[in-house]
Amino acid sequence: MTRERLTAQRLTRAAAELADEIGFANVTVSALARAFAVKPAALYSHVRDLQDLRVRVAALALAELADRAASALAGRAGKDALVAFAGAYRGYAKEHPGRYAAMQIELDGIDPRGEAAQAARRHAEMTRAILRGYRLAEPDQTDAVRMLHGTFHGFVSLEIAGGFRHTPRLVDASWSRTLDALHAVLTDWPPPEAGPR
Amino acid sequence: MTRERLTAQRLTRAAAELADEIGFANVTVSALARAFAVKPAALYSHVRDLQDLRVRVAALALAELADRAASALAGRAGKDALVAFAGAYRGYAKEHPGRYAAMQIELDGIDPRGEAAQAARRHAEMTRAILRGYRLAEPDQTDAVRMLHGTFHGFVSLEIAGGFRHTPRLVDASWSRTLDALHAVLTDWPPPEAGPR
DNA sequence: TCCCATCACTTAAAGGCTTTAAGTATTTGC
DNA sequence: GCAAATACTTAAAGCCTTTAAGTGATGGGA
Repeated sequence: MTRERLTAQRLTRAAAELADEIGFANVTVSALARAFAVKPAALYSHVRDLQDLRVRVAALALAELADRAASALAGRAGKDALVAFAGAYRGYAKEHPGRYAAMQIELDGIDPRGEAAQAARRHAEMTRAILRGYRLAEPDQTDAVRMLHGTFHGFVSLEIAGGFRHTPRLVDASWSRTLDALHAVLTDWPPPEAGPR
Repeated sequence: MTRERLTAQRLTRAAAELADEIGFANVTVSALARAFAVKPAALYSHVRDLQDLRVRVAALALAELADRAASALAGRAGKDALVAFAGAYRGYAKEHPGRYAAMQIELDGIDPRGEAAQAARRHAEMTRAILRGYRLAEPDQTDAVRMLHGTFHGFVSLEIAGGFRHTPRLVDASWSRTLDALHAVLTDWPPPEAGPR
C-alpha cells in the first residue's frame, strides 16, 4: 500500500476542496489529516502550521480566480470586458465559497513576493485594464478600481451570506442591473463634489 | 467581594468590546470568562453556547449600527442622506472592527423575530428611505438597494482588510468619489441593457 | 548486495478550547 | 431563620494544535 506521499501542494489543494465542502472556517489540520488517512502530526513536515495552510489556500484561490478572470477578459473591451470580468468573479465565488472565504483573510503580514501578493497584483492590473476602455485619468482610475472591487466583493459576499434572500427579486437580475449602473457611471464619471440635489 | 452578577446582556457587551480589541474570531467562551475572572462553565447559564454568544454580538452590532445610521439620516434627504448614511456605516465599521466582523456571520438559520433580523430589516428600510429621494420604482429600487449595500460593505471590508493600502491615494478621497458616483448613477438610473459601447 | 542515513510518517505528550454534569455556597423568599 | 433556588466552581470527556522523539521503509554508495 504505497499511498501517495504528502506534499504542501497536495495538502493545499485538498484543503481548498475541503473548504468548499465544509466551509473555510472548518478546515483544520485534523480534518485535513483525516482526509488523507494520516495523523495530524504528519502534516507539520509539509506545512508550518494552520495559519500557513490557510494562507496557501488563499493564494491558490487568488491565483485560480486571476486565471479565470484573465480568460474571461481575453479579447473583450468596454462593457463586454466589465461584464465578463464581473461574471468570472461572481461565478468563482459561488462555485467555490470556501476558497472565496479563504481569500478574505487578512493579507496584511503576507510576503509581498509570495504567490498571494502576486495574484492580488494581477487582479488590480486586470481591473485597470477594464478601466482603460473608459479613459479615466488618475486619480479617478484608482477611485474607480476601488469602487469596482468593493462593489463586486460586497455584492457577492452579501449574496453568499444570504443577505438578499429576503426579497423575491432574482439576484441575477440585480447583478445585471448593478453592472449596467457601473458601466453608466464609468462612462460618465462625475467630477468631485457633483453637488447635492 | 460581591462582584457584579453575570447576565447575557453584560456578557454580550463585554464580548463586543473584546471583539474590537482582539478580533471577533478570538472571542471565545474562555477569553470572555477570563475577562470576568470567572470559570468558563459559568457562562453557560447565561448563554447557550459559543455560537449563541456570537449571534448575540452580531445582533448588538446590527442594532447599534442601525441606531447610528438612523441618527445620521434624521432630517436629511437626497445626496446628503446618502453621504450621511454611508459615513455612519463606514465610521462604525472602522471604530468597531470586531463588531463589524460579527455582523458578517451567516444569518441564515436566525430567528426571523429576533433582534438581529429586526435590525437587519431596519437597515433595509433606511436604505429604501434614501432611495425615495431618487424616485426609483420597483424593481429598480431593489436592485439599487442591493448595489448600495454591496458597495458599502465591499468597500469598507476591503479597506479594513488592508486591500487598499498598496496604492498611496487617500482612501477617504476614493470613498468620497465613490459616493459621488453612486449619487450620479442613482440620479440617472440606467434602463436595462443600456447597450455596450 | 548490503548497509546506513534519510525520509515520511506515527506515537506520545502538553496545553488550550468547548461543553455537560455534579457539587457547593450564597442569596432569596417566606 | 430556614428551605429552596441561584450562581458559580469543580471535574471530566473530547477535540483541537503543536512539538519532540521514535520507527520503519527507501534508496544511494561501497
